[in-house]
Amino acid sequence: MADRRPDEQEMSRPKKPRTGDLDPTANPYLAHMYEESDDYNTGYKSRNGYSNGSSTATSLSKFKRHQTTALQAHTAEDGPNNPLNNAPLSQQYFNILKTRRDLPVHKQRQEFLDLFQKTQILVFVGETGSGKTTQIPQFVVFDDLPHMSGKLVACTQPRRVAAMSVAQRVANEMDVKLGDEVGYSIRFEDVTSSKTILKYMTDGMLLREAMHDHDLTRYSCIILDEAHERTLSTDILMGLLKEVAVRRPDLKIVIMSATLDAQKFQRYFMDAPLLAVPGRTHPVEIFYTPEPERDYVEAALRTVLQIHATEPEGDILLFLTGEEEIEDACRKITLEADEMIREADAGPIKVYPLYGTLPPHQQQKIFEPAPPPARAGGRPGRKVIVGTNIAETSLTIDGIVYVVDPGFSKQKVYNPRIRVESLLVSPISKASAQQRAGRAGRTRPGKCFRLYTEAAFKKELIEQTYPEILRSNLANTVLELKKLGIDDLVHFDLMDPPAPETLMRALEELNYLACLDDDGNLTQLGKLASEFPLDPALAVMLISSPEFYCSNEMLSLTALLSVPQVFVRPASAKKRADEMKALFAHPDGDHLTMLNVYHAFKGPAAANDPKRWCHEHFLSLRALQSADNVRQQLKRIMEKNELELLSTDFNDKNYYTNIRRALVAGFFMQIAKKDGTGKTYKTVKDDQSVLLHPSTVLNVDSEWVVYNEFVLTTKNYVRTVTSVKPEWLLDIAPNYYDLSTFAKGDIRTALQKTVDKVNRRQAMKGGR
DNA sequence: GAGCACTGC
Repeated sequence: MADRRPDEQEMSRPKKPRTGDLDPTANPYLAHMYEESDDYNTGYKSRNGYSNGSSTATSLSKFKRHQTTALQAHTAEDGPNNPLNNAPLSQQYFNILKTRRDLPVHKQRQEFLDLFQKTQILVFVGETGSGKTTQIPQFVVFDDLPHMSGKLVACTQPRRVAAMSVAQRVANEMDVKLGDEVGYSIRFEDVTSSKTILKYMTDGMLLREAMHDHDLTRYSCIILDEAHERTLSTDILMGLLKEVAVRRPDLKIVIMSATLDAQKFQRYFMDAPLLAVPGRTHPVEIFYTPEPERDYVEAALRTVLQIHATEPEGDILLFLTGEEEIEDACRKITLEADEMIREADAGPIKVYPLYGTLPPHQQQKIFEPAPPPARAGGRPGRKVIVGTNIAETSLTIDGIVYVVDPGFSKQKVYNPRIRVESLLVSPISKASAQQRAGRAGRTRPGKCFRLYTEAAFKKELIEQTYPEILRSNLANTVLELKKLGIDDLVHFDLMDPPAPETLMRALEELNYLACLDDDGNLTQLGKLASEFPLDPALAVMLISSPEFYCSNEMLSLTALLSVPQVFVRPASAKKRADEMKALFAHPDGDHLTMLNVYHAFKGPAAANDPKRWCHEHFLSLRALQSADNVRQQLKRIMEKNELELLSTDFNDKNYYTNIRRALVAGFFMQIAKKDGTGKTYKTVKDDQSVLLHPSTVLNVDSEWVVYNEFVLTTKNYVRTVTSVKPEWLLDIAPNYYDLSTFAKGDIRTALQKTVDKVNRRQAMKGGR
């Protein structure tokens, strides 16, 4: 294993491009690092090469950093030349400028600047339609003048698409080419250059950068957008920024959020000042049911049909919890509406499902216009969208006038006692309910029908959905925090500290994986594992795989395990799909089967027409391509860290055995043993009764299995399983399989027998 | 014999 690590001190502020690790073209995270000024505290020097080719000073060069006014900015924006690069401004620019100046935030530009200049940290609240995501970063650029000190302004988004589309929009607004002064950076794609001074990025991406540059020295200002969503990355970044702010008094921070919870952000950031800007939405009238509903799906269908029968023109958005529920509801609504059209002359209706696993072209259908009246002069048609929470944040659909909100969604919950994450249908929060209602008022006044009582809304719904950090296994998070240089986790100031038991579980898991030593310090392996965008068990499995002569195969497998399911099984063709899957089946388990799929996908049979090949074999092209992408990224990280890429000869009898052993190196904590003669298994140490998921290719003769995930539904299932041997467990993970730590029982007895067997075998060898 | 809300590196 490689033990040469890049010197972090050096990495944070290199002066010149160098070969190897520091070559910015080789490492997308370091794209801007080669043109840093020497000292961020005093650095007002112009960036080398920035103004090359244009001898004329831009209008911004007369600006004094943190002393500008809205009027100055206004004048500069009026042209005639681009204040960023002195190029003549286009007609399109002036057209957009007009609409920009109509946005609510523009009225408060001076107010924003006053606060921004006065304080280090500012909380900014802007409701939907205020223009905060596009305008505030521009306000900042014009006052912070990052190019004068060779730095950047970053604006983080929770989602990739948002980072991309907002960057494109702002590049248009500033009349520059995307990737020049304005760019974006997301996983697999860095559209920035040495010219870039405003960078939109995913919050996860900034977190990655922070691991190599703890003080975020490349940035003069960091804007955290959509902070109210409280993603894991946002929460960690906030904790980190709170500490960085002390070490770097020159760093400006803006926390942007929707109205709710603004005071909580203020309090957390040492009573930072708050600026609130109203949004631009239409009023939405709220209706509650007088009595609680017993069956929310039935009530939802009734409400949708009622709206269609009695309410004026306008599209309907219904929130349900999952794929099956949604498809079922779509069928029923279509059926009932057809009857209404025949019997009551109702207008035509078109129903669209909407959920994350739907292929993109199907998702796009929701933007088709409502159907026209069935005949001239007939009643107008209506579009009904039945969707998951994806319609609450990720996708906005204009033209929705009616929202039906049953008050439930599937949410991730984590149970640290049995160490299982699962999805549970749970009541939504007040904030969620408000967000859902708001979807009815984007284009004109709307109505929201809540299928619960007003009393229930007031008394039973919690204010905010619990932040993700309280609902997740934190093994990965703890590893990230350690890599960020945070040694004392208990005193790390998170906005909502997780339960001590959850933290303990994470530390314990990382200790067993040898990523943390007994004092909780990052080990060499832990440092290496944190380089990979993977969960710790997967990372450790991959890093260990050269020892098992199968790192090429484990690269593929790791990638496959970190993308959505590759097997497709449509309800209409279950049998065919199963037959196709059987073509790839390996008797020793699902991991090996997936690997067979990948090899076939990369082989000659699929090369000509992968799309067709996938379709014929009931495989998801999207998932396989995505695995390919991930594999490339992981491979680069392996090479960078000098981890060998090895394969056992395919004809060697140990080809698959080596892979199965390598699986154990990461997943030795996810082993189950057959319990008696039936179909049930027991997980090792936790002693949970589980069944093999019916999708497995493995038959129930396997005594010991390694599993990839624990699925908690009506029954306990382990999914993606491969058979292993108990001697491997003792051999590969001796610490975890220290028998004295096991409770008395079948598993301990079986392991003890294995120990005895191994000892006998060794004694015989020794005796000879 | 079949439960993949949604993100992200």
